[in-house]
Amino acid sequence: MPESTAKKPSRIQRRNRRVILDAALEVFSKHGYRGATLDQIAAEAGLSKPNILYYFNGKEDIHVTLLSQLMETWLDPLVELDPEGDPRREILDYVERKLTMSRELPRESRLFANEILQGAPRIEPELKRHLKPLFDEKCAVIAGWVAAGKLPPLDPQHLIFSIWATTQHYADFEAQAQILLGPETDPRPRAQAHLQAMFGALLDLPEPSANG
Amino acid sequence: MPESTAKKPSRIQRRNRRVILDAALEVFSKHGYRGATLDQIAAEAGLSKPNILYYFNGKEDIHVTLLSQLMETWLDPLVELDPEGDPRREILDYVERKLTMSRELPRESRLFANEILQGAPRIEPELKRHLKPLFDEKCAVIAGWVAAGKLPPLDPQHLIFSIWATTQHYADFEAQAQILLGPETDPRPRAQAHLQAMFGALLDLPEPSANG
DNA sequence: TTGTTTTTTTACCATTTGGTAAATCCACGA
DNA sequence: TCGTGGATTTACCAAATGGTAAAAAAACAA
Repeated sequence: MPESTAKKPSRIQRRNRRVILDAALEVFSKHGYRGATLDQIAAEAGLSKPNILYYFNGKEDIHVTLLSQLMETWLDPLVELDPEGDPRREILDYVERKLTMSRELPRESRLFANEILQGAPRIEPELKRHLKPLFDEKCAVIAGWVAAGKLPPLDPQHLIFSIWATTQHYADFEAQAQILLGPETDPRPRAQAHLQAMFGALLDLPEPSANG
Repeated sequence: MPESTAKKPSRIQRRNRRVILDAALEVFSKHGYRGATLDQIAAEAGLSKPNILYYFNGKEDIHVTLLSQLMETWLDPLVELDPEGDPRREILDYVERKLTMSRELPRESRLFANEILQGAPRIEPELKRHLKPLFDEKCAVIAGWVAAGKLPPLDPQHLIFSIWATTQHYADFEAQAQILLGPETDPRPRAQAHLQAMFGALLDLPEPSANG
């Protein structure tokens, strides 16, 4: 058993674990945790079910491993938000990074959305350990910008929620957008313009008025 | 069988169908379609499983019935958007109605979110039949307001997406918000202030400048 | 009350699903 | 080339799950 005793994983082990996790991402993001079956994952991975259970301790192990490994990637755009940068530029760039991520990693977005929707039963510890501190840190940065008068008064926590909601929406609710806009084209270019305008308007400092 | 032949439903039938649908809403919204079981729904409803299948043709029948019946309620806030009203007021009121709905009907929000996340396999016809025409109609209304100079240039479709995303976020991602903000208090009062500020800024007509 | 229809329960069933045991296969170093 | 341990397959299993048949019970009309 390659999992329990922590030895050096062989080349085959690394390859197969990667193949399995990729297949699992495909299946879990499409059907949710309980809707996904080991047989589907096995078929997607091109391996037999017992062979999959040779590399992971069970369905839940695969799911948790997947979520944990993706957490870093998922949080990366927020990590990059630079306290030293120009506030307006930093936040608008963050919006753009998140939108790009919803285009390039839609499966990951849906995987997280599924998990949160069910009450985050399996990822909650991970969220408390990684997301929460980062969230608090960056909220403090934004609050600092507001206090310094570099941004108009706004609510950092709900600003970030709004950014998450509006950008991930295009991955998580893609089926709806396709019904409403047609399946032909990616709505994100226009979404990008809209979101830049919207958050741009929110972040605009009012022109210093002449009368004080 | 009360379903196939369309006669007058008895009092018992109306009551039990209502009880079952309420139980199903609870279970489906918590676990998703495939994660929910008839046994759970039966237990929640206080009925036996065969008894439930006496009132509905199967699991899918319950799910589809539920989604169809909720569609009207769900679209109601958008229906109320009045082409004759003040544009800015109408849209900001719409935001408020949607946020209120995410507080009062979070199960419904999660039910829809679950369904859309899975690709809307069972509700797609309903969406094309009811949501799409309403969406197009109200987009045209907003586009008209823009054309008439009553609103700054903006993208009606993506404006509506942003409203949906930001308001439903507080129901669909409640688990995450609780981890980040603490489970004590409802974040929606502050969300309301934030969203009014954000959409308000977007909808603001620039002051007619003196030199133009 | 009695006969009839509606509602509910009891006892099942077939399939799916997560998981296991053990045999077999295979890569690879000595 | 041969042995050994890691990798894979075959053949299962027990539990869960959606669903059904038919008997029993309740409701109701006459």
